[in-house]
Amino acid sequence: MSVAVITYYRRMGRWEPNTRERLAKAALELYSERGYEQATVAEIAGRAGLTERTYFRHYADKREVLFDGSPVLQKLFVDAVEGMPAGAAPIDAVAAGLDAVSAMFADRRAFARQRQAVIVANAELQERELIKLASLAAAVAGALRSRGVAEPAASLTAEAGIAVFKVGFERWIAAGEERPMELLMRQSLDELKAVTAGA
Amino acid sequence: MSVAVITYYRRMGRWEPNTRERLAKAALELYSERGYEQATVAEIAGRAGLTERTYFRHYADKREVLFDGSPVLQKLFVDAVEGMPAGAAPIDAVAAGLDAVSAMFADRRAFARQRQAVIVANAELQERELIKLASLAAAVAGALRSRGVAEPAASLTAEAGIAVFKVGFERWIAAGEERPMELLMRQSLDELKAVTAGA
DNA sequence: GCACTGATGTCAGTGGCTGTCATCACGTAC
DNA sequence: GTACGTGATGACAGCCACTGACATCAGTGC
Repeated sequence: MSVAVITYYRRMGRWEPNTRERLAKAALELYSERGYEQATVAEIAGRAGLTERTYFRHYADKREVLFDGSPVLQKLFVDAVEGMPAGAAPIDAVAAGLDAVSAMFADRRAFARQRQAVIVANAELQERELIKLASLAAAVAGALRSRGVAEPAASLTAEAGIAVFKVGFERWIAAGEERPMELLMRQSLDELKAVTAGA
Repeated sequence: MSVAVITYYRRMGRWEPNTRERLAKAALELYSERGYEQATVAEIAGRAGLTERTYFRHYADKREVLFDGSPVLQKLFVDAVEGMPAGAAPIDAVAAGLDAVSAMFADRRAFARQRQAVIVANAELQERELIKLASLAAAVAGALRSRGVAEPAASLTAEAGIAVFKVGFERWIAAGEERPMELLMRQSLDELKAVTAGA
């Protein structure tokens, strides 16, 4: 079974193509089937037709294979923030970022649910997810500063945006939920505005 | 040197007392002197007059030794939230939590700076810090729900409070900063309210 | 042909972390 | 005061994540 997978690919060069993607697929499968801790890197590599050493040439550690999409997500968010007209309020620039990432996730809810189920089941993976979100917050804060927003307003607006993303994402992948991410993000942002509207 | 340390303690029972504290002190020293990655658990244990195996009986892993105060911080925050009068707004209950933890940190700025310098220098330690803050946010959200706050308002208010804490804490330990944490937390919270006050 | 490139394999080694059993000062019962 | 139970620790073997160093070899450019 583990070797059969590679027969689905047609050899085009010296090695099977799409090495990273094969590793990512094998890892998500194994983590889903047996749990993150019970899977070894050697097994993941074997299922992808590779060796453990080659796995570590493509991913920094056992967790990173689940976070390949993180840079793409970050670029989407930051570009949207930077693309807003100069006069727009910081919170509206962040809202544009949330819209942009919502569009990307639109047709990937099933994948997101499977991946999130793996992450929620393991503390190490949650840690990695949190530092990716922190990196995203830092990048968004940087984008806001480049728009002329001062500190600490830039960091606070960015952190608030990530908080909305976390809560909105959680609602989006909840069992039975079918409404689009964009709607849930907007609702969450409005809710945040409501609870922080102090007397 | 590593053995001399234990001579500072007077033997009161079969073993040297304050085992956990000795380990925490040795770890912070070694992490500060040589960096987190360059220190081994065996060295930490040796400096505390113990063996590696005993270290792992007191702390779950190499990182956890820096986060012993986390449960105390969480309890302080949650108790303050739950102690607010029933009619108080959620955001004001969170503000009370921020005040409570600020009081705890008041006379520990030097220690906090040393510890934070170690954490900022290493990604693994940042991950651990982030999951402690996520745990804190979850606990605060639970406290708010027990006050009758519905979801997603409870989670959003809690996340907003943690965002304020992160930004306020960073400002509090900045080089040259001498103003009290309580003031910086209040300023940060006011700033968050300002940036989220959408049209 | 031939040297060069670059992705992969192989192997040895470090260190975080765990399970298991032995040790032994202390308290308690009798 | 002797015997027994308790609990923190030490000693040891072992797994696995991760790394450095070197070998391999199909493709590429000349």
